[in-house]
Amino acid sequence: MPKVTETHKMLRRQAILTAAEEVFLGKGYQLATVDDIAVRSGLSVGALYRYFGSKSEILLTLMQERLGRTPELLERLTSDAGGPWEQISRCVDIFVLALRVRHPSTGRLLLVAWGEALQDRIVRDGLMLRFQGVVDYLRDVVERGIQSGEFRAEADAKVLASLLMCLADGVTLYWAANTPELELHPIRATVMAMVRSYLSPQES
Amino acid sequence: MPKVTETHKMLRRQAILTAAEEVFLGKGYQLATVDDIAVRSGLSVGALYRYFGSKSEILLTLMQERLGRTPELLERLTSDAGGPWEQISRCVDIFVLALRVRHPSTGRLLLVAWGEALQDRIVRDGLMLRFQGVVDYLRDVVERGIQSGEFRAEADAKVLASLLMCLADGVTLYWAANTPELELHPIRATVMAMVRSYLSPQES
DNA sequence: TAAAAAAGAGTGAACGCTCACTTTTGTAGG
DNA sequence: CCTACAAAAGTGAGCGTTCACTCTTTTTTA
Repeated sequence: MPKVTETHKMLRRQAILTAAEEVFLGKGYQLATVDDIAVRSGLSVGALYRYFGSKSEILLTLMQERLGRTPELLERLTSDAGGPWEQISRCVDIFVLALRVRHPSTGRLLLVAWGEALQDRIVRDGLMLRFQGVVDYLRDVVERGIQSGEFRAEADAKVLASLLMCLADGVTLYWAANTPELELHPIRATVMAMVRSYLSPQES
Repeated sequence: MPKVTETHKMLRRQAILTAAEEVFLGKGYQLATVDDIAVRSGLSVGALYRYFGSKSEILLTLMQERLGRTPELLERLTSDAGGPWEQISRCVDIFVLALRVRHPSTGRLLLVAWGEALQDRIVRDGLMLRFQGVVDYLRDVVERGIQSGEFRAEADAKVLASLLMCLADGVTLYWAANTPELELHPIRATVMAMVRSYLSPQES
């Protein structure tokens, strides 16, 4: 065993977070015990408390690392898009892909977070921050499209952005809850069709 | 005991449910104690258990009575509408009105229910049932509109219905969580604009 | 270099508390 | 006195958190 370095601590931290995520996704936050997390991460309960001050601090960190990065993720993955149309389309694609393939657990984590939101103000604030981040990004995209004339001028960028965010999380929740008959591909197509018909400039 | 009639029992039951709802809305399900509910309903804990078998049974009943009636409510309130366009429009209006004025607590109750959904299968099933009910209704409305030629034939009734339901619940959750800058009236307008542009038959 | 000491990560039984639920006791009709 | 019910006290399991202690690794010293 080499020297106990800072990296080692980081790895342990990550191991705990991973373990906690698995446990939370399986039983939800309230039913998950600190012991569960400790066992799964191969540590003792006491050791765990050397890395995190409380059970809720673990959930909070998990949210920041797994959910909080959504806005910057969207920005990064759509930075090389050709224009606002492609940006919007990419966002929807990213959303569907993330839910189905890349990070299917994220949806369940969001469900866990929502479950705690009512009782824990800090958790709620975390969700609000994420909401604001994504909405700000989407709004910016739409506004650019309006200014460039590619989107119709009457479109309400701010409201559309909020709507898409609410829609995304609504779908995510039902998807995470294993709703039967909720197929993502048709949903993607229909959402894009609606957005397209709403945002396309039309001479009436 | 002659004086204790069946109606009296019913009233007690309702009193407990009302008390439970208030408590759940205030602290969430997990943090709410049976004692809280008992005190608020003016009964003792023991008395409470004469009416409900468990704490979760209270939540479940509450869900059935407060959330489960959504589909039939929609049907009833839109039965005298002139046509599918008005039906859709009415649904959106009802949704916004219910959230803002009529039953603002329903949104928070939905939040509570979602919070328990991950951990309690029966609660989850209840939410799924509600989802199916509303989706079935909306789908029917859209399909009628398509058949009568008022909606464009290419529209996907089933997916659109699911989308609207997810959107509604997404908005409800964020609204119930007191998201700042979430204004319902612009949302209503934009949703209707999107639906209108998507469903309107267009000769291309 | 080897032994001793220091450092500090890791352990897990125990504590204190909460809370859903049960049992016992009290009381008001008939 | 009996019955139907409610009030209150009780019960015990579960869980987050702590802390005295162990054990491993690193540093110091002779």
